[in-house]
Amino acid sequence: MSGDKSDFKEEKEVFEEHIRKRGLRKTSQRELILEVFLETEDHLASEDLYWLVQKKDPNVGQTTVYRTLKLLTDAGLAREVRLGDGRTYYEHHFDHEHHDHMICTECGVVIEFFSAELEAMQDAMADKYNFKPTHHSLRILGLCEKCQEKEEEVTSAASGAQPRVRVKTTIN
Amino acid sequence: MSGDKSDFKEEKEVFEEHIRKRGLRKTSQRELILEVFLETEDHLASEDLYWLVQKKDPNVGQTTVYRTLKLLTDAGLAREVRLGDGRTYYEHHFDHEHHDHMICTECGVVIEFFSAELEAMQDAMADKYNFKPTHHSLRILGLCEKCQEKEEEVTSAASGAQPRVRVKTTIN
DNA sequence: TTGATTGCAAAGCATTTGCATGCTA
DNA sequence: TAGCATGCAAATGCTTTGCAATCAA
Repeated sequence: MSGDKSDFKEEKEVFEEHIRKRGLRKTSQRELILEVFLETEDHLASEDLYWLVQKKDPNVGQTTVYRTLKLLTDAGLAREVRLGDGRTYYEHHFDHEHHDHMICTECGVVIEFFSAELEAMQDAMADKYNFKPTHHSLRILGLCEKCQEKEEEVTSAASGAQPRVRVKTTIN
Repeated sequence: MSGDKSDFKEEKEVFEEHIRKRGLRKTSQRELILEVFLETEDHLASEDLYWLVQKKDPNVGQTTVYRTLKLLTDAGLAREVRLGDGRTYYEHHFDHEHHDHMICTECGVVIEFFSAELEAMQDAMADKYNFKPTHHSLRILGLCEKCQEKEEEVTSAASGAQPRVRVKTTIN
C-alpha cells in the first residue's frame, strides 16, 4: 500500500509491460477501461463495465470494452468468470489470491471463499487421473443466510398453521 | 438391471409420473426426445440432442427439444451442466450419482470423478458461511494425459536440443 | 508512414418467446 | 371441447467480426 488514493501503479505497469512486449499500442480507451476496471468490485459483467466506461467517456464503444477485457485477461490483470448465466464476468486477478464462489440462487449474491484443503484435495484428485490442472472453478449454489430467512417466512406464512417461534438468525 | 435391450422402464415411469402430477400431456415428441436422451452418453448439448432427434423424426422442432430438456430437468431425469463455453449441456441424473468434471482444454475430453471427501469439505465450507447449498459444480481445467504427451513432443521438438529420453506414459 | 485500434453496424450463436394450429385428456 | 403442446418465425441477449476511418509509434 502506497497512498490513499488508489494509484494502481503496479497494475498499470503490468499492463504497459504487456503492451510493450506484444508490440501493441497504448490508447486512451485502454487506459480508461483499465482504470474503471481497477476501481470496480469483483464480478463485473462485460456489459456492466461498458456502462461504467460510458459514464466517463460516451465515445468508447462496446466492442472496445470487450476486446480490452480480453487483453487484460491476457496481461494477467483480469480473470474470466462464468457464474452460470450466459454472461462472462471478470474479476481482478493481479495480486488477488485465488478463491471460489458460493452463489445464492435467490438474490444472486456471490460469496468468495478459499480453502487450502479443498485446493490440495483437488490437486490430489487430478493427480489420480494423471490430469495436469491449470485452473479450476468451484461454484456452490444454494441459499445465502438472508434468503434462508425469507424462505422460512414464506413457508411458515403459507403453511399458516401453528404460529411457532421462528428462529431468527439475523445478520447485519 | 432387467433386460439386455435398454428399456429405461424406471425413467419412463418417473417421466410419466411427473407429467401426471403436473397435469401435463404425454406427446409423441416428448416420448421420442426422452428416449433419444436416455440412449446418449453424458454431456450432450441441447442442439446435439436436437440433431439426434431430427434423425428419427425430422418434424420435431428445435424449440420442443429445448423445452423438453427443461422438463426432463424438472422431472429429475436430467441435469444441466455448464462446461464453460456458451452452451448448456445435459447429463443423466436419474440413478446417476453426483460427480464433478475435469475438462481438457486441449482436446475437450471430459473426465468424471467423485470424491466424498471433497463433497464433505465443500459442505463444511458452506456451513462456515451459513450458506445452504443445493448443488455445486466443480470444474478442473487442464491437460489430460494424452495431451500432456503431445505437449511434451512439441516442446522437445521445438527446443531441439538434447535428445533426452522422454518418459512416455501411454494410456489405452 | 504503417499497421494497430477504434466504433459502428452487421453477423453469429444459443436460447427464448409470440402465436396460430394441432392434439391430448 | 378445453387448454396444453407444437413448430415456425421472430426476438432476444451477449459476444464477435468486417471494415473504413483513425491514431499511436
